[in-house]
Amino acid sequence: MDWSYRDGLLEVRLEGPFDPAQTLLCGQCFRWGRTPSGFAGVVRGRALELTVSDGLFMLTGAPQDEVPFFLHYFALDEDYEAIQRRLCRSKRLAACVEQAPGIRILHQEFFEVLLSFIISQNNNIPRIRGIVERLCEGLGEPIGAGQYAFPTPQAVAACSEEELAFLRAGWRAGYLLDAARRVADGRLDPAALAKLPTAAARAVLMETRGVGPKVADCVLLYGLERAEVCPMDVWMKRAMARRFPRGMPRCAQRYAGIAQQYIFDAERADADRSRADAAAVTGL
DNA sequence: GACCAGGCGTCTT
DNA sequence: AAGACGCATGGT
Repeated sequence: MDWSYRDGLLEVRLEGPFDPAQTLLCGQCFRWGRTPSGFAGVVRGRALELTVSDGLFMLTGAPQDEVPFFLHYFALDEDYEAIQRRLCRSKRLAACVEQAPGIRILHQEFFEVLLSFIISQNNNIPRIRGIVERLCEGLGEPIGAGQYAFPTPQAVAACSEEELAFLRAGWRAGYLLDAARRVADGRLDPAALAKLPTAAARAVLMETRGVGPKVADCVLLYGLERAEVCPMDVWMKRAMARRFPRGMPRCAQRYAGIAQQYIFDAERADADRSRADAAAVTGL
């Protein structure tokens, strides 16, 4: 991989697909947003700005000694053409890839993924983002320019449930507290989970209140690098079963489940389009 | 003002 | 094992 670092700017000559809007606004992460010139987000306590132009990936805010971490975060150290070829062996995933060919699965930090996807349950993306933002502002370390790191497990675990009321997360507050306390005291340890087979890791994750199969799969995929757990596959089946309990109509063949839901969310975030516009995208 | 949102826990059958 | 329901909050 071809990259250079100079004056705080990391430049990478992109190989293979990478679309920052599809990747950062699709709902796999909740702390990235658009700026006039590109995208801004906070990752691992670093305020980052990203622009992609003409196949050149340009990132500011990453210290030089953390370049390998951030290359991996953005999955730029992976052969995505090969990954997509593998995904396309499944017909449904091929449809996902076709609908959102520029998505890369980010390699995010475990605790942030865990709490973010607990927050996500029975919730919508704008509000998820709001709750995550309040969580960071309220309990994360300030990193300058009015921005905050994602809080540590200890910072969350030290709160009472009442003290988390400012999140306005509703009944999820207790779940967040249980999760944070488990991570803080070592009952839930990403290093230990990494050594377990995926099914065993999932079972451990689901011991915490508010972590069911969906949240666990998202944590495995987004926070523990278990690419064989692919919500783009598993959850699509359920979404389709819900939407089409009596079998899929022909028009739904274009409906590529989660990947198109990614598109749906990206479209909404981009252009504030109406539900009807999104329906046109998904064919529903 | 309804309806619903990338679930989950709990209580029924 | 599978279905029904409530859950707190706010976006649309």
